[in-house]
Amino acid sequence: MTEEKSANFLEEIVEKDLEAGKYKHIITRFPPEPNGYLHMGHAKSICLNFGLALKYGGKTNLRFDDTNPVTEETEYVEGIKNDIKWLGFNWSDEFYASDYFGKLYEFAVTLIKNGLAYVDDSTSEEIAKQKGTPTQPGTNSPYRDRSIEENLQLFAEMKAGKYKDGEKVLRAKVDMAHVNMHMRDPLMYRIKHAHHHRTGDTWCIYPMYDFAHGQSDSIENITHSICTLEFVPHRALYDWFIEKLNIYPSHQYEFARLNMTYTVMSKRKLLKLVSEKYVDGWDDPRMPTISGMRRRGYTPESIREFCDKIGIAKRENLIDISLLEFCVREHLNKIALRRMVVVDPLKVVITNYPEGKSEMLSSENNPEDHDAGSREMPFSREIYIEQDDFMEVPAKKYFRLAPGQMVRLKSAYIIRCEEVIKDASGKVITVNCTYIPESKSGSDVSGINVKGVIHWVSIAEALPVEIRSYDRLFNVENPALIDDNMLDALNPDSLNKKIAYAEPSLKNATADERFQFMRTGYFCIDSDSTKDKLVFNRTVTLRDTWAKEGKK
RNA sequence: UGUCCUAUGGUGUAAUGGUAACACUGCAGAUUUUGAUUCUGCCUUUCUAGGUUCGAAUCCUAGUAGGACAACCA
Repeated sequence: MTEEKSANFLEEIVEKDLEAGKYKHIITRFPPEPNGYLHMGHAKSICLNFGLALKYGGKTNLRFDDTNPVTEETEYVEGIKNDIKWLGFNWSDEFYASDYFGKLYEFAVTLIKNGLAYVDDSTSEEIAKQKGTPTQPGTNSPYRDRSIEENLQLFAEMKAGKYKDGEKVLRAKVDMAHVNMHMRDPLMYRIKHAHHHRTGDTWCIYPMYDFAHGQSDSIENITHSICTLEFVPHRALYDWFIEKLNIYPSHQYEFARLNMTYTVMSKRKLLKLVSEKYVDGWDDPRMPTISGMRRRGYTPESIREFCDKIGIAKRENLIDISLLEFCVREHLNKIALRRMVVVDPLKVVITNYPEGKSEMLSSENNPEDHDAGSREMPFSREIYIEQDDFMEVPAKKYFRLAPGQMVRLKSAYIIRCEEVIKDASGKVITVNCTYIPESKSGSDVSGINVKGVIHWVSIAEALPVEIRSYDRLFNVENPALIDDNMLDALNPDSLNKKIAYAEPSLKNATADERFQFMRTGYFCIDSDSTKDKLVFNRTVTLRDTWAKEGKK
């Protein structure tokens, strides 16, 4: 049953390493910085890193890259852990780069002792100037040739808090003329008198990414350290530190990050949307964050399937959001309970159905899953149908309700439109119909075949609920291209709230259930929901080929 | 006018020197008590030029195009 899927380039590397006996088992890691919530790009990385360990036998560590106390918070740590678990993955060990601050300090001292690092008094502007440009070599800092003893003392003083923020830094002594800018005496430590979410005020010097990440990988014996393409130029430095320190040789590999149409996938931009209140928090259902998608009703299965389908490669990509929608529909179609909810109501009176009478009709919960059983819903003389399901002057190929035409009410009777009642402005307010008693679902002996089947809800028992429909956050395919003014491309109609009329069984809906409001879309209970006011999020619409017909 | 990375249908991804394929999208049709689902079919692909080879999407060279790199961010 399991069809052979060809390996991506990272799987090939792992397979080769394993075959060559380079490792007995692999160790990967997922290294988020706790300065924001996880998004779909992280989901891709999580599926990759955990997936590799699962597939080839090994383990994956969760390691928070918490080397910048100014932006990092415990709230994010908890959010990130929650998201990973929800996606369905379990980490082997939970580590923090801050666990290694002591070790890292020793590494730095070692490099100083070997003449490979020095304390620099230059300002950040001066250092930037010294760096040169990609096409021009840099120049040496005037402090580059301090003695080892002096460097040792100054670095100890930095640690001891003798200097103010920015007054001094520790730099690696590599090569200011190196063609790779990252090798031009990169910063290893900077002074920040800031409170760290885990180490508190123990430290006032903090290692830079380049002097923390690779060393952390090495300490944990990570065999395959996988990151995104923008870190390719860092690899030389990654290897340089490991070599000079003579520590466990972890190796870095890079793959292309995920981009999706009509959204942004950068923590910085997502943070801007949140902090400037263009969305309602990190878990706003319009956000491509894991928490947002969870709130919107996406399932972990569908996200994992998506990550599997998009593949892993090294070229820039822009994934069509419709692939994600396909994945979630595919899963929800199998598990969602079918319910009838009228969003834009039009009153229908069934004139030959006795006043005051009502009957319970049975309807299956999921035609894809007969074990899901059925539920009952009331039928009576006055019902709501969808405004779209009636046309006074029917369009071509329209097979719903129209004067003189018949439709089937799903799981109920066939009705025929007899009379259209309008208000003073000419707007249709009620449609009078007759029903065919012999056409009852399950015991239809009418012999009538109608093409149209529509959903409905009995007015007397209808449950008013709020439904929130979401559209794309941005109006342009790739908002990242208009970096400086991405807000101009925000879709003003990305959120639509409405009161709809639901069949009464929905009263008992729970947060973990998934629903298909028949002919409308997939929905789930939103966290804003209360006992008195149910709120549903539209996860995704159903495919609608009739709507496309209309656009032609 | 540097170094590095990348280049296969509209979008992704495969083919690992031997007939370019799979998925999504789009289009058409069948079935359908959801215009859903399911099923069938169709459209559309190797950046360019040389070279190696019996044979190149694949290897080599050059070009072109796109991306990354000059934060005391990660």
